[in-house]
Amino acid sequence: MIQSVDRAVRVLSALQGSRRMTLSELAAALGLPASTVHGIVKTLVGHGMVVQERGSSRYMLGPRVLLLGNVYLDTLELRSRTAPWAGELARRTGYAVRTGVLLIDEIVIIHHEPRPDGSRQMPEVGIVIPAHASALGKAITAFSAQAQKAVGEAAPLRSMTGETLTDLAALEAQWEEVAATGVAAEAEEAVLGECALASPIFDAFDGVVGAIGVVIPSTAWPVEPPVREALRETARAISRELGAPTWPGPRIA
Amino acid sequence: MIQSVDRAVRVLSALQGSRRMTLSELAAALGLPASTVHGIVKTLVGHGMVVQERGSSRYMLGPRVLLLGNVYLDTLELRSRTAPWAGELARRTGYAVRTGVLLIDEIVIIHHEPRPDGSRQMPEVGIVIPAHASALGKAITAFSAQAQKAVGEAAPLRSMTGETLTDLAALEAQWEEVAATGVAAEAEEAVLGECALASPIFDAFDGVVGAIGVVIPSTAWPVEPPVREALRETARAISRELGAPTWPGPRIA
DNA sequence: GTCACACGTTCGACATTATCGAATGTTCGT
DNA sequence: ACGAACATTCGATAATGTCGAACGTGTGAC
Repeated sequence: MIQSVDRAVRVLSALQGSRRMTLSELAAALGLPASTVHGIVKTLVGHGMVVQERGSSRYMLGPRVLLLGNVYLDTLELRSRTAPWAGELARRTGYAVRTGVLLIDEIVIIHHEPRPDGSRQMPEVGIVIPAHASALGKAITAFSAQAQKAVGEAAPLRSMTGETLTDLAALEAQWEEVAATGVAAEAEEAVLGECALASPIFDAFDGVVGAIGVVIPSTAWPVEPPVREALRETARAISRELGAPTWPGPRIA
Repeated sequence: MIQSVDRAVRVLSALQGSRRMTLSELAAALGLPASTVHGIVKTLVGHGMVVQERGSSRYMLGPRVLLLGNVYLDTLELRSRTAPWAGELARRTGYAVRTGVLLIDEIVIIHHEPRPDGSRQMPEVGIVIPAHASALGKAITAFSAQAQKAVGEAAPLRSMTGETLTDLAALEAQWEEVAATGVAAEAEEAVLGECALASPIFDAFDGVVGAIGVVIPSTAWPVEPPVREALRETARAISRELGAPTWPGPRIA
């Protein structure tokens, strides 16, 4: 692992957390001398990955990261294959549908199909949720030892609401259940008033690549079996389209 | 400028162009030994900035760049301030409205307000257009010497359609005109069938920070004066909200 | 209005660190 | 089963990034 590149990514991560930072704040956050950080930041600025805010001499992320993010979405076969199915699922169930992938120990939303009731909803593509506090996260983690390790190492599990599972053993028990049924659940563990159901998606190379799920208001929870069935069917159909021989697929390293 | 960080960004840029690349392709693209590139790529992979495609051993951008892009949009005051005005402008004119910022010598779209006719339209946030072939680009470049330099250095100007201006002198003449009127135009110079009008946005620190514009079908071109007036008014109003003392603002370094 | 502080920035010597070529392992196609 | 192309690992070299100190600049206090 190359030191300076690693540090550069750390700079971006710091800016991702605390939107706008001075050079000294960045240096303190990384535990490095200001001059060292300056060299890195200056390089990133040169490429538009970071910009210094006009006037205030604070640094923030630059337009180039937006561009990269957009290209990522375009490149992702999972997303293009999933989109039509997500629309169909939203129509059939009446709930919003999300598709996500794993990033270390968090879930990144790569597609969001709004509730079909026509109300104005925030676009949620690009947001992250801890893997241990979301149905999408549980669905993926249950089938990936690597993800389980990452979640375990991130302990103690951060509590988001009073309902968040913070006990690793309890979480591991849920993984077992998810691995058996192919459906993961979450009730107000990430956001109050919001529950969710999710199922893993597999590809031709025999492993989870993501998960798809529905977002359900607490008032409609627990949900009727047909929704659960529709979700399973959708995840299975997408996996088949991606070339997965079985569903659910095997648990991988 | 730190060499290895610079190279890391170049790797990301290469992947941005040719979506999926093998290590050798990357090495060839950067003109470096494979082992050198490997170290960089491995570091990026460790942070989820890059992922190796399952099976094929090709590399592509990772979920982390999406996350960063999303945070960038959230951080941007220009975007949040502009959004309501963009909606208003779209309603008044009946055309789609775009807001963009400059990235070296290209325009990155940071907000897209669809045509109010209710038709399904592609979300265009995150796409890029060469600054010399777009109204947004001309609007910004006319007021920034740095941008003009970048465009000049990128010459020869890439032709997108038969109408694209590829002569730098002709472009410079347009900049003069835009600087005087505060409105830039473009007729099928980027995409056939599409014309555009755009005006620069200034902030409290006396310089362009972005531009807002309307997208107009060729069939409605040239457009009636009221649209032009509405656009100027909108750009002026946003600039005032951002603290700009005058509109148009001064041309900056 | 002046002072003083804090911050970003530049510079140069040092040694840590990235780099590169060769060797190894792995995967693919024949 | 073989060969070739590719990704990956390893280790010696010196080029490179790193760090502390000095400089410049802008900001807030008195």
